[in-house]
Amino acid sequence: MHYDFKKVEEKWQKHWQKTHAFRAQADPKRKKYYLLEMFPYPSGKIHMGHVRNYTIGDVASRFKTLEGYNVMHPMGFDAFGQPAENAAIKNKTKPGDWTRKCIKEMETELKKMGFSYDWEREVSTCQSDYYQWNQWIFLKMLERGLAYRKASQVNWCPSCATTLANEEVIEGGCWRCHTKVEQKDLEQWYLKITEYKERLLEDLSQLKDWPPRVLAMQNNWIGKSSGVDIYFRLENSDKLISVFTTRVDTIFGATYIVLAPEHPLVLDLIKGTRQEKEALEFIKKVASESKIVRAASDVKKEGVFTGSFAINPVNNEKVPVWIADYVLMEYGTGAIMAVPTHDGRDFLFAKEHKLPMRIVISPKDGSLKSAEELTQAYEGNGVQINSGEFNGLDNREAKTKIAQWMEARGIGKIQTHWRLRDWLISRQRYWGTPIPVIYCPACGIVPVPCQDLPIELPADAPFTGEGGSPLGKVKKFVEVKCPKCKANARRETDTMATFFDSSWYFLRFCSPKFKAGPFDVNEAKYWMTVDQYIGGIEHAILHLLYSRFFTKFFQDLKMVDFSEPFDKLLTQGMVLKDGEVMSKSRGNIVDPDSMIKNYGADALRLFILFAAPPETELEWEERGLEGAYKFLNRVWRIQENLKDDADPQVLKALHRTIKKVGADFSEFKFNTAIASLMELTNVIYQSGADKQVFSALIIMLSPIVPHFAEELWQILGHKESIFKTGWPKYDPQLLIEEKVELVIQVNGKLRSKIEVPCGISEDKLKELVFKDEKLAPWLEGKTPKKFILVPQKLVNIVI
RNA sequence: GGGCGGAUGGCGAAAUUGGCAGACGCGAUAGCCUUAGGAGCUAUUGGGGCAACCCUUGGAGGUUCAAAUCCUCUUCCGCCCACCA
Repeated sequence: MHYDFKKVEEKWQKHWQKTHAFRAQADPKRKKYYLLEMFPYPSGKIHMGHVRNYTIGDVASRFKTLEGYNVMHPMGFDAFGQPAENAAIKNKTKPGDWTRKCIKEMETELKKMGFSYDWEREVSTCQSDYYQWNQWIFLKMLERGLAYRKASQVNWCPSCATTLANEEVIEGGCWRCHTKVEQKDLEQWYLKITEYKERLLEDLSQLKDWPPRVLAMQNNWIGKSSGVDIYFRLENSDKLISVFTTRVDTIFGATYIVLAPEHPLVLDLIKGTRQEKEALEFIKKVASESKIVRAASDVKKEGVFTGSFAINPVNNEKVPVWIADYVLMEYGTGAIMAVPTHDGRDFLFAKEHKLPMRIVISPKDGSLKSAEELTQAYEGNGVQINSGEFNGLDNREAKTKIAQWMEARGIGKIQTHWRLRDWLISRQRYWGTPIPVIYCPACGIVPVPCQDLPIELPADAPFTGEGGSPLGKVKKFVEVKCPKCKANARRETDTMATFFDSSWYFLRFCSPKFKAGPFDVNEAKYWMTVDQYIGGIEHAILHLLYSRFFTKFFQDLKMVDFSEPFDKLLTQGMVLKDGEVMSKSRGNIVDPDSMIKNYGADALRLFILFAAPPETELEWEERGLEGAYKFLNRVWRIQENLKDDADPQVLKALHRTIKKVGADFSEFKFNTAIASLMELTNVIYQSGADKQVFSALIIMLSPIVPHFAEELWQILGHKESIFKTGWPKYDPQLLIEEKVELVIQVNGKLRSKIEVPCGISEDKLKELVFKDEKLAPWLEGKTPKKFILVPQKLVNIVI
């Protein structure tokens, strides 16, 4: 006899929808719980990664509901982006139509999984009632100088025909299509995220419930690095070259300096020198190379001498000035002092070009004899040598002393450099939020007045796939009057990067229909912050950093009174098949929909939670899914054989399980919670159970297998949804054991076990232990040296 | 090169945070039931040994009465960042 999962699941999905079972309403009298999973891009089909992410969230959400919280659990769609445009070109549809169709399909699939979303709060970022607030936020940022336009070298994906943010360049390729990224000079819109760098870094310490891994990645990305800017004066000139170093302790070993090929001084330096031609050729060559090729670490370090010299300010030594490809203009000052003896890159370069070296840090063991014998740079710590008045100091101590000494003499400045760059947000694409700006020949860049929002995306743009953004070809979109002087003007045709859309959607969910602003401040006050956020590790840098940035911006606008949006973060592991990530290109996709058809959504949910802890990778195993299905049938059969009473052993087991499962659920340890529930089921299967024990079992199962639990709950005679009952309470009295089994070790090895009353005194226990026959052969003729007792657990006799 | 994680049976994994290693499940083996089994039930299942026992958490040391867990060294794997000065 099998339970009819198809009928049961459909029945309860309809019931939940009809009764608005998951509608969330702010209620100041109740404690809220905001549970959020990262909303998906609507590709049309859900994949196992979605199933896993959203199942974890759903169990947490339903568990919190059972615990009595006022839970908000919303869902929406991150609906702008390139795939819609590609589909439009390919299938001769409109991106909007394609996206809306995909959203419909995806909603259906999510509903089939039985997720407890408040669908009345659904948002789609491609709808103007959402994206007009992107425009509003942009204008606020523009007003505060946080959005600006700048011409610079940008990452350009030739395949997508658009610019990319640094964060969107993965291993030198476009994050979407993996095409090799090129460099291009363009005028683009940026957000000044660097204005928030200190806060973004400092506030990481508030995030105690984030995975350390994510914190480390964010920390790395912001990349604060402290050191000293040192001023080298050019020989026969007043011009200064500023170099940045984190190893000022090695300054006396600086035997040459190196400029990035793009450094503004370079052209002056080489002008009229013998090396001019060679240098110009080199600069040209580097410029044509992408950053990516340049960054490949095994590439030989190339460079040319400028013909000029500079003066090392600490010892007035004359050092040659070089240009090399391994120095980057974007970082620090675009110039370095080279210390070949104590920096690996400088070492390689110096060897290649036969440049001088001098050891200035001597390791404690004195193993460094002479620079000539070095086969690699020594980057460790040691004692200062050849360093003037600093000789003999530990280099770490010298670092501070030299820095202060240089500052005092005006030859250097203690300085901090950051890795974080401003965020390039404009895209030469159609399917995104139009940037609300107008270019007027007379007034220049004119922001669209707030009352003119939204700037709607025209639905009838021509999709040919050629010649850049189709927006530029829509006359009635482009040709506008200047809001200031009413002259003929041109509308911005770039759209926003989609990461803009997702940087504040968690706030919109608090009041998704709000018309007077991006969100209702009062609703946000009640619901925010997000108590638990769940999503993939792939968003550890981009999305999470941007969301943190936006939140701080809203804090500055006094629209929220907190600085971090997400209290707890859980990054779920990937779903693998045969040890590899499931992907279309590998052809190893398992379609959730067919699994639902064969085993039901409940079995799928159960399996995916049981197979591994949420954070780790999960190996897909259809046999395991079958096992989950068998387990549900086993529980179903118990219901057909309920007794009038349960014996004390079963009751004890039940209360132990209630305690364990409650604790496990709170910590997202679903795999062990399920193991405990299976153990309890085994006990019940052996000894039988009454209605009460069985009820408790299915309440505990309900967050995991909600349809199954609702159905059994109804069969037991209840009229209300199982989620209206509370989480069962355990009776501490029942957890107290009278007797306990003690492990007896001799010299740390297990030799016997005895059962003793719980409150037994140590003397009594000793007596019992030494009477134990099993121990006799081990203790014979030996005198116990020590008797170690771990109460309720074990005894270890040392002989 | 830097950072962060990992490594436990044939497989996915547990281990109250230093106290019985392998819970729970998958798979396997044997038996029962069945017209049948991709159903159900019972038993066994880390390795060696007839047994008493011995061995076993990637490897080598160490601390401890006691180590999967702590320390040192080492090998391999994964992820992130990366000519970042």
